[in-house]
Amino acid sequence: MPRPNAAPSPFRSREERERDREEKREAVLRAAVRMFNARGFHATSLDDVAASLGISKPTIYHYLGNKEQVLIECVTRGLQLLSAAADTARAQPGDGLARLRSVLRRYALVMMDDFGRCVVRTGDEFLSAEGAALFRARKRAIDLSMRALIEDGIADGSIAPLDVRMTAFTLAGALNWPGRWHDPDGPLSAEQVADSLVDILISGLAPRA
Amino acid sequence: MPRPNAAPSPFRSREERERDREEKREAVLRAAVRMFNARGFHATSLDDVAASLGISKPTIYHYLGNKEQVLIECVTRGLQLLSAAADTARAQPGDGLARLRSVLRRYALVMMDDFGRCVVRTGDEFLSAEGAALFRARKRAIDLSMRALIEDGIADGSIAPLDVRMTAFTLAGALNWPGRWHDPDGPLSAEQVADSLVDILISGLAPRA
DNA sequence: TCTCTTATATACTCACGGGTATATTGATTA
DNA sequence: TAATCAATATACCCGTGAGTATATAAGAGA
Repeated sequence: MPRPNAAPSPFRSREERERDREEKREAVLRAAVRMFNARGFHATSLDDVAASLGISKPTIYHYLGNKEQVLIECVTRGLQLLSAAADTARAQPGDGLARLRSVLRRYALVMMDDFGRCVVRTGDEFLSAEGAALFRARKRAIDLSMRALIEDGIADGSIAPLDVRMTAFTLAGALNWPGRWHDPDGPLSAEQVADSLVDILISGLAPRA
Repeated sequence: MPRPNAAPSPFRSREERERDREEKREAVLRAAVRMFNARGFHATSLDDVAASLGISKPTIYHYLGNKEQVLIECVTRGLQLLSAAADTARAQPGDGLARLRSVLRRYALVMMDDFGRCVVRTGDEFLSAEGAALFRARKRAIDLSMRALIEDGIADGSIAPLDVRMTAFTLAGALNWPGRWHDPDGPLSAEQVADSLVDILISGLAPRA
């Protein structure tokens, strides 16, 4: 029986229990991704992750299938954030360059988030064949989305007529890199880094006349 | 007794034996770095490396101390190549931008070589505390060298007055990235990639008037 | 020729960590 | 109230792979 305006109570309804479960699952992923990022996937045991949450390993297996699935969920979340960054800016106003700028900024910000970081730090080597294939496919989709944006810009003249594929690689490299070195507790805020990175990529090193 | 003009003989002199030994050590490193790059450090056992050379694991231990030392030697070789790239171009003619361009090009090429690749693919997580410290110190030296070059260019007006630190990070990211994706057997030659990358970084995405 | 060193192999030890079998407790439902 | 299910723990199994003890064969030097 649903309890529309129920007072807070120690007795949980079905939906509440499902929400609890989801919350715990989420907590496991957050703890895991943090440790994966800090120590590396192979150097992190599920016992470690469990201990950091004050629980035991079988509890993790109660919420997630196995260690690889934990990683895949983390990476997938990161990739979803990246896709979202690429797609939302697609329908925005402005010329191609303006739209690309906005996408790059968001992309860079995601890369300095726990789940985003995880994407760069996870090589295909860590995944099983199927996992790696999925991973590659999703990354490819993001790459294509980026290329389309660059092509738009070239078409409307707001971006120089560059090699699209190489441009996408260049951008990806520069924007992924903060995932490796940026320290959220350091002096540079993620926003500063993102803005600075994007400006440099768009203007280039050579002085403009 | 030295044999100055010795004919080829199955009996090896002391120096020849030392050279042999060095050659074998080198072969182990080459085989190891290839497998590390292909499958990842943790996923590669020394038994695998040994098997790929038709030898057995204790033979590797005869030439190198332990698995981490194998990795450190590989990374060190990569870092030496990168340092060399940065330093040789230092004394070249031309303005700051021209010298930087030449350094970036070499740097990118190293990153598409076995040992260079290994540098990007090896996170600090793989190394012991001491190993990681050494690793970071050497990377820092390269970064500083890069920054100095950028400062030279800004001083002589050949490079726009950018934030030096962020510029160095941007360049590093874009130039390291090929170490992750470039396939030496693919359609794009390392030279093409390097040239293209450097051009894009120097001119930027926005059209020049 | 006898010994010492170098290069190599076989066969082992041992810790770590992924994954599981099973017990327990408390709440849910019939 | 009995039966069931969800959530969690303890205690285990077992494969993998780093690293080693030990044997052997061949060449170098005395």
